[in-house]
Amino acid sequence: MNIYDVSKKAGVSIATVSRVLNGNANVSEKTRERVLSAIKELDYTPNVFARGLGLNTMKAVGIMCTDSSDIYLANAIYYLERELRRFNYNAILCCTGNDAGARKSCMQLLLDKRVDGIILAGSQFICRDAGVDGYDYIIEAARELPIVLVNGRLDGNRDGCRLYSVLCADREAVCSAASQLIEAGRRNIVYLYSGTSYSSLNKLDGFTDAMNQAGLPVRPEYLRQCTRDIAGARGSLEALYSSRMPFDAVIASDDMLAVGAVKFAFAHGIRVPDDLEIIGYNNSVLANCTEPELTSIDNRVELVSTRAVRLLIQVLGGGSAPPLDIVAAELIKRNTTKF
Amino acid sequence: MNIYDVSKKAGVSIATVSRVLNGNANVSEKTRERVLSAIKELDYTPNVFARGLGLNTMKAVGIMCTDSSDIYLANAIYYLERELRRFNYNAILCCTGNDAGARKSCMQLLLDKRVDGIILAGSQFICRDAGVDGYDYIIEAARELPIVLVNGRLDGNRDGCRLYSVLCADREAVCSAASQLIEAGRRNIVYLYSGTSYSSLNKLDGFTDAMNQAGLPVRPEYLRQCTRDIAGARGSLEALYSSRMPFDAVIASDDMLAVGAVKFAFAHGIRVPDDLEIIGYNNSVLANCTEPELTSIDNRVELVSTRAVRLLIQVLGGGSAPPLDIVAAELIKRNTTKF
DNA sequence: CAGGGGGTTGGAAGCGCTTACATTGCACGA
DNA sequence: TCGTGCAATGTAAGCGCTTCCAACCCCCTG
Repeated sequence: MNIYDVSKKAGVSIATVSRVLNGNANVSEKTRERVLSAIKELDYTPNVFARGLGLNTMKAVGIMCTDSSDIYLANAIYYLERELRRFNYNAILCCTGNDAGARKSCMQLLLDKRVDGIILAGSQFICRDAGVDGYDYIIEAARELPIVLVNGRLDGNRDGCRLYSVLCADREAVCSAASQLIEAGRRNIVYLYSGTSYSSLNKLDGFTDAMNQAGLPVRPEYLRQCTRDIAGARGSLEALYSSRMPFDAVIASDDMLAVGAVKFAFAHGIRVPDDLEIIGYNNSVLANCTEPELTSIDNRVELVSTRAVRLLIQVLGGGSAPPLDIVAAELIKRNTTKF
Repeated sequence: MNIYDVSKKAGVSIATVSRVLNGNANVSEKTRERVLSAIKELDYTPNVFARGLGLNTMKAVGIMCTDSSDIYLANAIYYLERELRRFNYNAILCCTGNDAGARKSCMQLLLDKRVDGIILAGSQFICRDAGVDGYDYIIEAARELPIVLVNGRLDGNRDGCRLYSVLCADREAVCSAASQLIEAGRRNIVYLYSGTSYSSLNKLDGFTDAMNQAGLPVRPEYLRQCTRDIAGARGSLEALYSSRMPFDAVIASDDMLAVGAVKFAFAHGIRVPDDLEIIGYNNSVLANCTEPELTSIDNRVELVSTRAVRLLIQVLGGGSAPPLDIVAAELIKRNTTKF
């Protein structure tokens, strides 16, 4: 079943069938209809490989992420794929983990597959520990096809690259949240984070901004890095607690860590939010699991993902797009805060 | 940069280069080395489209699921993709939602893309409400390429189909868990579930088995179906509670629902596990979020996913495989049960 | 030394599509 | 009536690979 069968059935040449297939205008309405009905009748679909050979596009984009089972990334992937399919693109998923080598080989795999574009989902790709040439593989790839960073950003002069970012205003969101805590009288606020990714450090900056604006000192003991799980977060707070440093609020870079904070408080009979206010990040399902439920900053994963895809589609269509698109976050108030 | 460049560099014909590329044995060791070094030197990778045209394979498999942001499915996808890539296959993700039409069109999209096989992840594809011809699109597709159902199963005579199932012994797991509750003296056990998927009903059967084995009646009021979220689960229990039907244990078909049960208990000052024992399912991250932490049945998502991929790879390699592969679940005891 | 056979290699025909270029046919104005 | 021009269509040359088949070389046997 190929284009020749269709051309025979419709009584035209394969060139005409191809024109109809590709929406070429130089086909009379009568012929177009004849071809279309032949296609329908034969239930014909063009061979992607042959088509790819000619057009050098497979109508697929790669989605790279560190770990698709992470709640935030799983959501991002869902929205990315949904939006891509709306535009008739398929999503090829690659989970790289945190290994730099794996990232490069995943990227190469996608390039070899001749995907039309690549979306790097999650800020983990842009990370303080990346090293001098840690992003070369991204830059390099961006010379060949458009790349969109979701919640990540690469600065500097990138001539000849098609490199775009769609991200959430994490810094401003954390600054605003911290400011509200300060205004409510909290003075010993802990910032709890798990990685050195772009957004994690960005949030840290936002926290610092708020403290500076209020004229409060940023004490390093209150900037607590831990492993990205409940136990890690809890353990970090336990350590702080044992050292008798008083704290009356926690801002976490992820709901998962905030859950750890709630558990810490529960274990010590610390009342939340009266004695300890807690703010999570991502506004994920975890925020509804704890008692009391988490106040959390919503980083608009659906909106960001959707915009990322739209931007990519626009670029793939030959259009231009702004290299940077920033979406505002939103504080969702629940019961771990009093304001 | 194509096969001609390589052949020129290596001083051989393109046929020989192709033989080396495809591991054909009829190449002398010396020639093979010369070609391989030319390939390395030129950093050549074959064009997937041209290759696909010839071989009719793209080294990619489709993963269909209803919703990749679901915690269980997100995990399954992670493990599936990881294992696929180990075998040099890419994963093309398609989230269909619960719409039957979308499922069919997703399936068609994957077939059109000429994927080598398809994995249907999650039991939602096999569902009581599917209707008479609800699975025809699966059967049909399985005539063209191998399909593996993860946690789903299609019975009946399927000549000419390559249709396989890898699943978890959900029924036995729930039966065993319920039996333990009964043995511990619980008599009014609620089974809380959210859908009519294959595994959900399977679990329900397991619950019934346990009650029957113990000679206890299965009262329909205690089989509670709700929406797949915390509020739905909680609401369902609230309704039961208001109707003054006593219950002293809850088995949920998903941790999410179990969280709702914990919240219900908290709201009414019911002590968990003393007055109410709760068992979740999937042993997801949610099990660690509540206070007390959830006892949960682990359905071995990593093992099941890995086996599903191995099975598919085996079939794709021309081998045969058992149509059904069942993995035992494991009860993970935490603090919402006393035994 | 001729003939045969097996291990290597090259030539060339596809695979199914796109598209530049050639061709056709028709309407229109001169 | 005959160009002229444009819209519609066909022809054929790729795209980069796989693979059948033929050709070759070398060594062994008779």
